[in-house]
Parts: sequence; structure tokens; C-alpha cells
Amino acid sequence: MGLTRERIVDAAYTVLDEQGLSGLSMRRVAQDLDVRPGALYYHVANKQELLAEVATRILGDGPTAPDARSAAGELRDALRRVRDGAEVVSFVLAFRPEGLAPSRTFPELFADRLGPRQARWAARTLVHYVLGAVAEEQNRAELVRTGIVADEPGHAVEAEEAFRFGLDAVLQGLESAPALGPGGAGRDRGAERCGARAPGS
Amino acid sequence: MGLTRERIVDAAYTVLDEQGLSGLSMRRVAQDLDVRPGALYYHVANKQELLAEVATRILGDGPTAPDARSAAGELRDALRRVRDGAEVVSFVLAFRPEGLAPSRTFPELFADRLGPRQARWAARTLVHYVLGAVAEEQNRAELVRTGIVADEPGHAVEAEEAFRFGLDAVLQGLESAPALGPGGAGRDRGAERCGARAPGS
DNA sequence: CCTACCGTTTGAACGGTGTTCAAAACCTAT
DNA sequence: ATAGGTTTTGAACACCGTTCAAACGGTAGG
Repeated sequence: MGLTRERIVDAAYTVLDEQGLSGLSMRRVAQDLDVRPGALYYHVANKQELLAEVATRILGDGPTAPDARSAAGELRDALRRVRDGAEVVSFVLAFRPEGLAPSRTFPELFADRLGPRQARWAARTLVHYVLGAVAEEQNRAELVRTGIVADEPGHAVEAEEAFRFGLDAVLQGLESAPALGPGGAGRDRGAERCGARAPGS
Repeated sequence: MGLTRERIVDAAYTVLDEQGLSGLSMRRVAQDLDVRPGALYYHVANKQELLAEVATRILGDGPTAPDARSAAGELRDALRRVRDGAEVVSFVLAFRPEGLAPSRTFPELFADRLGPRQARWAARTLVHYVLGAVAEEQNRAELVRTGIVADEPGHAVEAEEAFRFGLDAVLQGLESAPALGPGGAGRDRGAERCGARAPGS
């Protein structure tokens, strides 16, 4: 019945999943709600705010896993659950940094081994990787949907392998690279601390 | 005098640098060339194609350095040279994969140590990191320009440090993680090969 | 019951976007 | 001078996000 901010976010999420980010317009959301576009602006300041709400819905409460690998997996799953999920989250992360779940929870995953600054950097590196990888995957899916590019079979498993490969590399690097020192001045060193891993895992 | 595809790309590049990606419209480009918008479409199929041309101009001939670290640095410099450079390249990379310089040249940087598939994966991981890092930096600059966020002094050096930190991690990981094996099944191993570095550097 | 009020929605517009296309203009070579 | 091909224009189409006075709807007070 009554229009609600939550109902609007619901509709936006549905439109996103059905039409993709390029098809997600205020007018389309309003149409899905049987309402004129102007009505949305009583409950939502602008499209950016609506997108931010959609992004937080995509991300949920953030990863519950205690280790970085599982957290990255959870993030990837969350992004893949909805069409163009990675692009939406990237977009929101761009103009609302520190406002989304990963920016808050991911640094904690490194807090036991790194200082707060480096933990933040490590988190951003990992989040950037996951976002980039999923965005690439979903962009490809979008091209396939449009028919611009053919759907090669076996591409899904290749994407899976590629993600694992890059994730392994990033995680491995995040375990050893910080040994380069607080300033990060030592350019070619760091291998000597290579055997030292986090207590957990 | 005569309108040329190259002159259009020039104008687009200039508009991009002066107005940012959000200010880069076909109408604005046409206006800068003292021409009506329709004229552009005789030389350029659509905006996407024009953006692709701008992206290749941003990237130049691709990195000339033989090692991954320098190549990543060159890529970063190229992206930072123009406003919103990372976002433009990311956008073009999304709907035209394999069409841009880094997709072709970066895998070669890993060809001596990895097979072709893994070299491609490693290249994508590295490119994703650089794109993500520069995009974040430039997005922040855009927010500062708009006045949405304050320009904290010392943020530039922090960005520099953060980039180095993540780059070190990714490169370090790309050197050791492949040792996990072709399938990438070994989850917690790889440290034993840690001392092995690339011949160069 | 009527009225005043307030939260909500409409209708219509504003200024912008990418893109198309017949017609006009221009240039060149015959 | 004329024909022909190449460019450019002008005008439109179908969208977009956003604003805002006016209308609507329900609810509390007199």
C-alpha cells in the first residue's frame, strides 16, 4: 500500500536483478511500484542514495568468517547473487568510501598481524581484487546476454580457477609482503620472512 | 578544418581532463569542436567506441618495462596522467576485453615463469589491482573537487604508501602462489617455494 | 459534521543525455 | 557548369534524474 523507503529499495533490487544496472532507472523503479517517479523523491534523496541502499542490501551484514580467505569467498558470493552486483558496490564504494560493510569489517581480518593502517591497506587490496574479478565475470555475462560475445562453454570453471589463482596470490602476498617493514621502503626484501604465517590456519 | 576521428578523440581527451568522465558528453565534445553533435557520428560509431579510443590513448603503447613492478608503475602513471583515467580504462576494459594494451602485454611479463593461462590470470590480477587502486585515488580526488569531502593534507603520500603496500603484496603473491600447483588445490602450502624469485630484479 | 492540518502523491515541466536521418552544404573531378 | 560523393546540419526521438506547485487522503479538533 503505502510507499516506503524499504519497498523502493526492494523494487530497485528486483529491477537490478532483472534488467541489470543499465536498466535500473528511477522511472523503471517507479513503474514497478505503480507510482509516478516524483513520489520516490519523498522517501529517497536521489539515485545515489538509493544505489547505496541497494549496495548495503547486496552486501548484507558483511562476512562472518574469521579468516580472510573465507571472507573473500563470502564477499564474492554476495556480489554474484545479483546481476551487476560488483559494479553497483564498486560504484557506491567510489562516492561513499568507509560507508559499506567491507570497509569496516575486512581490516579486522588483518588486525592481529598488521597495524591499523596496513590492515586497512591489506583489506582494500583484497576487496579491490574481489570486486575487480567479479565485475569482470559479470561484465562478460552481460556481453553474452547482449549477444556481443559468444558463450564459450567451460568459461565458468575457468573463471572459478582464475579467481582462486588470483585470490591465492593476493592472500599469500598479504601474508608475507608486510614484512617489508612499516615504511615499505625495502624494495626487494621480504622473502626472508616468508615462512612466518599467521597463527590461525 | 575537416573533422577527423583523431581530432574528435583529441577533443574528447581534453574534455575528459578538464571536466572529468561525468562531464564528457558527445554534445560537449561537439561544442569544443564547433560542430553539431550529429557530425561526430559520421566518424565514430557511438560513444563507447570513442571512449575506447580515448582509453587506448591513455594507455599509449603499453608498458615498456620488462618486469612486472615497473610495468605496474608505468600503468599507474599512465592512468594518473588524465582525470578519471582509471575509470575510463576500467569501463572500456569491461565491454572490450582483450582489446586494450595491458591485456596483451602484461601476460608476457609472467610468461617465463608461468604457463599461458596462469600468466593471463596473473596479469589480470595485477591489472585489477592497479586499476582499483588508481580508481579509488581518483574518485577521492573527484569528491574533493566537488567539496563533498575535505582534502586532508598528507593523503597523497598515504595513497602512495598504500599503493606500494598492495603492489608489493600482489607481486610477492604472484611470485609464490603459482607454486601451489596448476590446479591451485593446495590451500595452505606454497611457502616452501618462497625464496625462489624471478631471475630479473 | 465540518474543517484544518499534515504527510504523501501527482502532473508537468526543466535541462540534460545518446542517437538517428533526411536534407542541405561542401568539395572535387569531369 | 555540372554531376557525384563526402560531410555536416537541423530537427527530432526516446530516454534520463530531478524539482515543485498543486491536488489528494486521512486524521484529529472543534
